[in-house]
Amino acid sequence: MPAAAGTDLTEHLRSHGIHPTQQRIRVLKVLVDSRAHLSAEEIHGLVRAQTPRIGLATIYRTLHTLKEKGLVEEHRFNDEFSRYEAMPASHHDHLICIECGKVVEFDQPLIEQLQLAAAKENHFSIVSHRLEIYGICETCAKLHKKES
Amino acid sequence: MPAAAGTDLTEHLRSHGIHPTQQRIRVLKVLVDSRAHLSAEEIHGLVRAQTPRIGLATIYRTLHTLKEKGLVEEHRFNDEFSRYEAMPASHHDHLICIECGKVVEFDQPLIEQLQLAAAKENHFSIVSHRLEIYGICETCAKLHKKES
DNA sequence: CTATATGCAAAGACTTTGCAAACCG
DNA sequence: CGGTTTGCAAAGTCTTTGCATATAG
Repeated sequence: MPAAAGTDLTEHLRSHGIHPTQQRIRVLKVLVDSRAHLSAEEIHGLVRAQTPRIGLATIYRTLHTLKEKGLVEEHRFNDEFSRYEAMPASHHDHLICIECGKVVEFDQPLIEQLQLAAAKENHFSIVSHRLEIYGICETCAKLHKKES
Repeated sequence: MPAAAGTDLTEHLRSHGIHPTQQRIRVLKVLVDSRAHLSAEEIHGLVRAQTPRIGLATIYRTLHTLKEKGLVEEHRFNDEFSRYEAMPASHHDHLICIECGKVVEFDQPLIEQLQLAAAKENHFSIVSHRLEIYGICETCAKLHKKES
């Protein structure tokens, strides 16, 4: 078994009260390594490269566990199916290109403060939040220009 | 047929290039009247009160059309199914109670400005955005206190 | 009469569950 | 052993489609 890469993840899982099985380590590793927002199918594909017999159900179950324990975040950009990312150390928001699907993360501490204010005004105590901006990225914008 | 209420909606639909059928008027009316974020099923239930034979598929098809023409907005709060609301005149964001599901709308013009800045930094041109804050509303918070 | 809209049932896409076998301690 | 985890297949949920009928202009 691949020990080197999995060791820290093993601890990571254990410290969150998750029994660190090989499958879970692999799923988490894929997410951490890619640093991307992957769909269950994509994760399945990547993990299957190492463990051809792993089932999609296990991926979903694992993601559910990881999400529950706060190791992974689930997103539903636009109307799409769910995408997952390894939980970032600090919260960040997302810029999503509606043409090519690219996701860029950004951080705007001031926005967070304003959110707090808005919540207070409405007597809500914030648990989490999500800010997604949909737009056209530079690359796609350039393509448009060429076309016209 | 109920004319009074539907007349303005008829125009509304027509002006957006949508053939104003009775079913569409009813769906839109339900959304406009409720001013809420309803699921397809809920809308179906409400419209069926007037037209028992209407199918869920029609609701979905109608919502798809209305959304496409910008009369209705689709949301996917949390991991739930889609919810729809009649397109508000001005954009607003949402506070969602994770306990009781209540949705409160709010508006923070400053946040929008900061979003613009973030997008600019990353060379995105904004098309739309979504800000959702998940938390606990006052009512639910009080219930918690009582329990403990 | 042609085109669009609708109901119904069937299909689809994504996700969850039931269960027996495999694993781990 | 005794509790977890897994694969597989089946079931579930929400949503979309196909098709024949109904409706509208």
